[in-house]
Amino acid sequence: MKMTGIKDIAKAAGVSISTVSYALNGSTKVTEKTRQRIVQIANELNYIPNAAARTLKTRKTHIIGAFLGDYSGSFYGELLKGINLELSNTGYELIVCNGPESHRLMTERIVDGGIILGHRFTEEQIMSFADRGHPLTLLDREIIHPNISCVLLNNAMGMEQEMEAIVATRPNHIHLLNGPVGNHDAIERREIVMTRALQAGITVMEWDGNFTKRSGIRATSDLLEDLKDGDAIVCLNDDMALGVYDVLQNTSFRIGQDVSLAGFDKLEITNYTHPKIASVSYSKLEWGQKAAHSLMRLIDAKENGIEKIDSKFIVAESVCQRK
Amino acid sequence: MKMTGIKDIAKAAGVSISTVSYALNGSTKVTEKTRQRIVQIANELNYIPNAAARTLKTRKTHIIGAFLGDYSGSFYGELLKGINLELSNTGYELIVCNGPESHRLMTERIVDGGIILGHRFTEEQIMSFADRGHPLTLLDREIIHPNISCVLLNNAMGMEQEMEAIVATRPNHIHLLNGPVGNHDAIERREIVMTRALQAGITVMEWDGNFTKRSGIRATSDLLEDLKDGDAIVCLNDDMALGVYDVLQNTSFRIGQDVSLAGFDKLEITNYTHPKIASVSYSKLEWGQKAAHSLMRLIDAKENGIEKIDSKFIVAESVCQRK
DNA sequence: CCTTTTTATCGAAACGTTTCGAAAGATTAC
DNA sequence: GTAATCTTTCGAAACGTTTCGATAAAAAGG
Repeated sequence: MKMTGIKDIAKAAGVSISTVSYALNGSTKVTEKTRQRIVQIANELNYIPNAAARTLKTRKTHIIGAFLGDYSGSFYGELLKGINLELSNTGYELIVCNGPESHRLMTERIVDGGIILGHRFTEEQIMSFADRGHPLTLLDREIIHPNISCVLLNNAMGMEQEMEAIVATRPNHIHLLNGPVGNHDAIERREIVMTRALQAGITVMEWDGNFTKRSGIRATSDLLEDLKDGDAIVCLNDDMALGVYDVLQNTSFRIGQDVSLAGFDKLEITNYTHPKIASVSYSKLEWGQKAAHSLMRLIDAKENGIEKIDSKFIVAESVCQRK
Repeated sequence: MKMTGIKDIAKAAGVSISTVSYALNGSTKVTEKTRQRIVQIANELNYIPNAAARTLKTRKTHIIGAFLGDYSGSFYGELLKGINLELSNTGYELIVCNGPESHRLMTERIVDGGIILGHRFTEEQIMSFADRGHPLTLLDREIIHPNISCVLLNNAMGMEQEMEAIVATRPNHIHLLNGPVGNHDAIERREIVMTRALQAGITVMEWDGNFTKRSGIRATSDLLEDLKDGDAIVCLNDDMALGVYDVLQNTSFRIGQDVSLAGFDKLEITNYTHPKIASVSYSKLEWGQKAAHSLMRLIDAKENGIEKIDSKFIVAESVCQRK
């Protein structure tokens, strides 16, 4: 399967390969007439540039990678849509890298830059990527580095509102389902829960979790012994809240009547539960767009920065009526 | 940012670059002692191979691409997990290509092969990929070509069971929400609905749909005028069934009591609706694994084939009790 | 100890582009 | 009409690997 290359075009057009290259890349060095002729011939010969050869010379692939935790839920769909939206007409193409060896795509420079969300890479790995000159946009942690930009969630914004709503119901206790240790978002969200509960004089019982539904289920079966009517369960994300929901379905506790439940992320599925689960929403589309834009700026202009995405509490029946 | 290359290693080790190449690739041509020495030096110098250069010579990237329709729902998570599972330790890495220019990743040979699901590529495009020598595994259509394998869903299996359950309730009419025209799965599923309804002497009213929730909503607002107690609504996938569900929530029709509702795909979210939506389930994990395995066989051994994945009806309360 | 075979290493070409500096050709200036 | 300038085209080197065929060194055979 012999592919037609720049050389074949040169031969067919009776010019040198350098002229072909200039013509195909729209350089002004070549006269318009010959340019058109060459482009024409290239089309006729079904020419497709060899990405590897080009990359070898230019050191650019015009591909950027999204390195996400996993694919759970509808979460990523919007985010990726936002990235693609922002990327259209930039000449850059997005690929999603979630394989076990995805760091290879980074180190071997198959991507020109990366958008990273989730704790799949350690801080050391990220630093070493950046040190090697890879432009990175981080979505859930803050690292200061000339090759790193951050587009973070304003967790405080929505979480303050959520806690206000919870506190207003005067729960006896708050059960807090934590996120993965070290997770930036989890830390920020937890901070709000703790201070607001303290202010209101409500005791908080904390339970381990790691943002998965499974961990929500596990935590719930543990906390069930301590659960009383009039308590509130605050989950630092919705996946865990769904775990709580599932377990409580098989108990006598009625969510929104006996106990309050609130999450974070406002996954679509929380609108299908009975009652709907109160949660904190934010625009994943905007997040993706800002992330892509920020990475482009890093790649093209070497300008880094830190941005924040607004979040907002969405009230729903899973939180009891205020007394 | 000067990267260390094979050349630097050669200099440091006092050998030729060819020896370094052989050593690093574990060739037997080089003696074990020098091999170890070279590997050691490579590590010390933080050597990372240049993928572009290697690809240019070998014409292999060891990357395969998943070209999926979009990212809607939890649908793809399992599928991709299955692919990655099968791919582990093969030296191949998966990337997900959903950008608007993703065909470029194929034509420019950034991927060694592709797994294709959804109607983003036309049959002509797929044929032209295959003709150009790209190994492909198709997940929702059947094309005979030496470079194409198919891993299809056995739609008939689950759909027969679903129709059996629907027919048993003796509905007055069946409202059928169709899939995108030309879609292989939609055609197969519809075929079963029509023949089984005919056998049972039940009239079928067909409504346009394209597998999206939005189209389910649209179809429902249309069919609402014709909907009567005792009817059944059969959707060729779950996304559309969710649209039906949403609309019917705001009407007096009670799903599972006044009208039956059934879907296809058994998305996780159908377990959170009230009532739960009856649907046809199949193992997305297995699908992904078989797809990857089939593509590997195509790449390594140039053996193509056609496989099928079993499907199974999952009964739920959205289907009325049989009279 | 010399010849033959095997093994270990090397040099150079090739993969398909981009791009620099030189050469040739066309245009302008005087 | 010649010199100077500007435009268009070309040749060759480079990017970082792999791999073929040749060479040198070591081992085996007599």
